[in-house]
Amino acid sequence: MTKNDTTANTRERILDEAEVLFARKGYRAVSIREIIQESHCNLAAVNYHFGQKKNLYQEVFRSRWIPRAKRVQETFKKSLGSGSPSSPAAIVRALTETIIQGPLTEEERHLHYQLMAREQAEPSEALELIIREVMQPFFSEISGLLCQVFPESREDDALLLSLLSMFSQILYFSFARAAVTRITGREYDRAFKARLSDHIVMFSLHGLDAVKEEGK
Amino acid sequence: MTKNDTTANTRERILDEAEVLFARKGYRAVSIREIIQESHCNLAAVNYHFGQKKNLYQEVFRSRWIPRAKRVQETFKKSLGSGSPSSPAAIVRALTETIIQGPLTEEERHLHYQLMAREQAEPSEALELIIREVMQPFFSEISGLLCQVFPESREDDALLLSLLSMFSQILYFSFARAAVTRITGREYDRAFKARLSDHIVMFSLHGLDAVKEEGK
DNA sequence: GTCTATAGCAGGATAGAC
DNA sequence: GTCTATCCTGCTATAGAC
Repeated sequence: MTKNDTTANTRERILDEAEVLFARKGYRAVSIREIIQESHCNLAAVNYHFGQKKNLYQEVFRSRWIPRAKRVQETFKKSLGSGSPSSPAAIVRALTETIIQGPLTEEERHLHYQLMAREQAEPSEALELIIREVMQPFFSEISGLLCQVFPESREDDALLLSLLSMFSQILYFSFARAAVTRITGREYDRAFKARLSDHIVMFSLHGLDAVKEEGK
Repeated sequence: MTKNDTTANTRERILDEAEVLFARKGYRAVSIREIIQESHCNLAAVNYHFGQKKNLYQEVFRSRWIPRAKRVQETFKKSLGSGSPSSPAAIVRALTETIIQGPLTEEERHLHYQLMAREQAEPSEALELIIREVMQPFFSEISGLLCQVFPESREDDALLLSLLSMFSQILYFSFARAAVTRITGREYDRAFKARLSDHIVMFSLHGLDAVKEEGK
């Protein structure tokens, strides 16, 4: 990342660096001065392109975060294939692996879910955007896939909560790295990330069985 | 909460209001001026009692957060009883219900986990304290309990990850209320909280089976 | 479209009276 | 221990030259 190419125009450099900083430190903790220092431009350039700080933040979601999320979703769809209804195991594995390994680089993924976790913990106008454009379409798509296999599921309620449970794990293992590392004693190297992915898949797959049984 | 008693001394009022505000908006977003307004005292009083803002924040954890967490843990131990080894179901249910309903009021709990989620997403010196004083003792205690029932569990690795998975759900459903509400269409009323509690117990209990099977 | 310069304000922290 | 008054830094945002 940090493509400080003098070739890329100022506006794009600002967006790139702003996203990194907002993810790392949160909206309030990042000053415009910090952003311009990283993107090697002038203070006034930010206001010229984005008017005010808040708009820059929202533009990060519009032009960087959302397209990236859609790329992940596309990868998920492709990895399932368009054939016959997939098994829950296949769906859960594809979902987890797409998100945890998927098309994103390690830095992109970390940045992506840090931003998302921040928005959910302390919503701004961006959360509405995220939910409308990304979460709701994705969740209802996966619900649809699982309903083909779990027609028993009492209400969509149970399925939705299970999806949120899966999602919470993925989010947590991404944004709470410091705590996870201290607790488990393991660094986020390749081996541990693979271990995590397997764990989330197994845990969630069994968790989903609860939905099946509940649909009595 | 917000015990603005003029009886309580200034120091305590400052801590109470600071905790609420830090939980709601995060460290950087809260100004000392905001805190003194809520705790009805003077700007200089904060510096008199805590020296600087950072110390106030840490003191919130030392004198408010940690004791509360320990109260929750005590409740958990008592609810299990000191008899023979409990079943995983009993442990998981006791854990979830203690945390989600437990000895805390609704406001306390929300505040508690908001603060915790913030610390994990963006660690300060307080995270070390939290982990050392609260998370590690608690996790190893529960691991101990579960090991009596799951002696098969390959390595403690799997058990620890499962505990983190449970924990991530509890944390998520607490700090991401806005998103959960928008996605599920349900408010956090009594009924939904009971539903959530049941869901987390069921999902996690089945998830734990993964550990059993893995210990092949 | 990018720069320099600066207005204008909010925040953390301190001095010193009571 | 709590107050008023004040300092000073660092921030957002704008004006205006190039």
